[in-house]
Amino acid sequence: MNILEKIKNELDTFSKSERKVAEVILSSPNTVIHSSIAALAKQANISEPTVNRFCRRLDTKGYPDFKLHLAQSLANGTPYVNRHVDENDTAEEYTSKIFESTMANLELARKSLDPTSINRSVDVLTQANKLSFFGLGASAIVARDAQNKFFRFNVPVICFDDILMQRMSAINSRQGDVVVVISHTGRTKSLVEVATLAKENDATVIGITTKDTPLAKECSIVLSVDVSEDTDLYMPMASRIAQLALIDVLATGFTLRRGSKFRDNLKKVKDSLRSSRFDRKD
Amino acid sequence: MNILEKIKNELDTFSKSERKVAEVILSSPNTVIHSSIAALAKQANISEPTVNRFCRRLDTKGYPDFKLHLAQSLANGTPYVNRHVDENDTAEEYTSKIFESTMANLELARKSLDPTSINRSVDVLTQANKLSFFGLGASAIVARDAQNKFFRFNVPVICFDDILMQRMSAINSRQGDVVVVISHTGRTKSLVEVATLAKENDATVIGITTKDTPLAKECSIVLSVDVSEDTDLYMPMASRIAQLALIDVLATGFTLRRGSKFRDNLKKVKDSLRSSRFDRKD
DNA sequence: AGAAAAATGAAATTTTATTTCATAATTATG
DNA sequence: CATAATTATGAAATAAAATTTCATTTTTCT
Repeated sequence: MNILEKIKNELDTFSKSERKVAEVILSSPNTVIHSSIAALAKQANISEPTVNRFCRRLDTKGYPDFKLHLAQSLANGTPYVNRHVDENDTAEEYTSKIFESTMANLELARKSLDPTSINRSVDVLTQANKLSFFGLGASAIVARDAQNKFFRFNVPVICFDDILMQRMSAINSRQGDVVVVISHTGRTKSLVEVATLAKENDATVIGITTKDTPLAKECSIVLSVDVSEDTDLYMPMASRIAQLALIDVLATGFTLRRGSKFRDNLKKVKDSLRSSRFDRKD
Repeated sequence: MNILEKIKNELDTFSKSERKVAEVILSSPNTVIHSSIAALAKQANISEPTVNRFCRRLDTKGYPDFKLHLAQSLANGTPYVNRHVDENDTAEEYTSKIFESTMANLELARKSLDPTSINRSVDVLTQANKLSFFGLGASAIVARDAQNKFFRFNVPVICFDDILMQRMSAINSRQGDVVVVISHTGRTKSLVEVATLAKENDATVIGITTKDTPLAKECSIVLSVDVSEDTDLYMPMASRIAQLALIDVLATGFTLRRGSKFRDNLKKVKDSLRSSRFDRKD
């Protein structure tokens, strides 16, 4: 996490002297990265060891390491993650905040993904007789997007965002079928049931969800996508975008596994759309 | 200027020993920022003063200052956009590449958005009698997502991904209606026609598309979302994610415009979903 | 109020970076 | 192609910066 943010967040857990250092740093971080520990200590009217302890408290190895982190925070321009949208933000401000928090959450999501599980998922997907993608609400669109992608691969793929159709489909699944269940919370009852049904009918169940949730427990493979929840303003935002990026990863893994001839095919699918479009002049 | 770039540029003006240092730095900059001058000197098989001179040559005050610059270069992220997925990539590699290029493209998209147009769009959206979102293919899911969001605001909102329904809907639109047409290419014939029909029937047409396209020309307001095309592997990837982030921006703008009471309402909508979910233990 | 715990800073120590200066390598010149 | 001039380099010395130790002060908890 961005160290400037971290300082802001932990401001009230600091001791009196530590807060003095924090204030100096926050008020002019750009000066600090060019100061020695002695200069900073003097500026904050505290001793050098206190500055050093302050740095360690923030999980850095010491003052020079702390400066490195600080420099990186500053380089990123405006610090990312928990920049919350504010009542009085201009269009430019909230646009930036939303994009930045989306990017930060993608970074989080990437870190939370386990390459081994992705690899296994790609294995299973490439070998499937039939693919099903199920989601509800915001995750329904992720399922649809997956359908749109995998359909191009010329494999049997279905997608439902209707509880009953999902159940029927799950009950009719069999060995060799792959069911991908998408739910950020992992707690949507009907989806958990669908996962259970599919599993009982010998389908391989891949869950795109948060780890350690009821849904995760029902899945053969869990692809956990962590995002920082509190950036969502009462509606799914970063979560569905991270899920879509994961769909891209799975689709890419799929095409890589299938080899280069297969990719020529994809080009054909894309080219087939050409007649529906206006030509480019350039 | 980015110091890593600078090192690359000036590589041939360096002396033999300096080049050794440069190579070590370029090959693993992330290790270097955590190394002492002694460690780096040893790694490059040259003496400490040489490292120091190398730093000064690059207009830094000395080794620690150089590390600061280096840290900042690294923080800006290697300009990832063009990191293409390769045939032999491991799951971890292509996952990182896809996430990184998605992030880079979000950054591009953000820069291409015009705050004024966003503001006008939010204006228009908050005052609309009826909202319609139209898209096809990958953009259809963006339209659905928008519907899912705006529906929570308790405004009349429709969404079609069927050409005929879109046309009928456009023909029936009237003054005070807002039609949002989504197409990355901006060249999908039927969508351009829908935009034209809607405009002819006095609806306000907002286009989420690339600027200077046939679709853009038909719109009252263009929200241009630029992404680097060549990251898409024969299927829409970054483009739809950037569009979704834009939907988040519009939805956020909408809620801000409507004030705080309105946001309590959103919470209610979210809470209404609770009974469909398994409880959290924590 | 008074003991225990935590926070703080002065001084000593250690680590790290820089300067100085002698030597080696390279380049230019007759 | 020798040799002077220039430039590059590293060993050792010095300087600077950071960290540790430990005694003192402040805070917190009975």
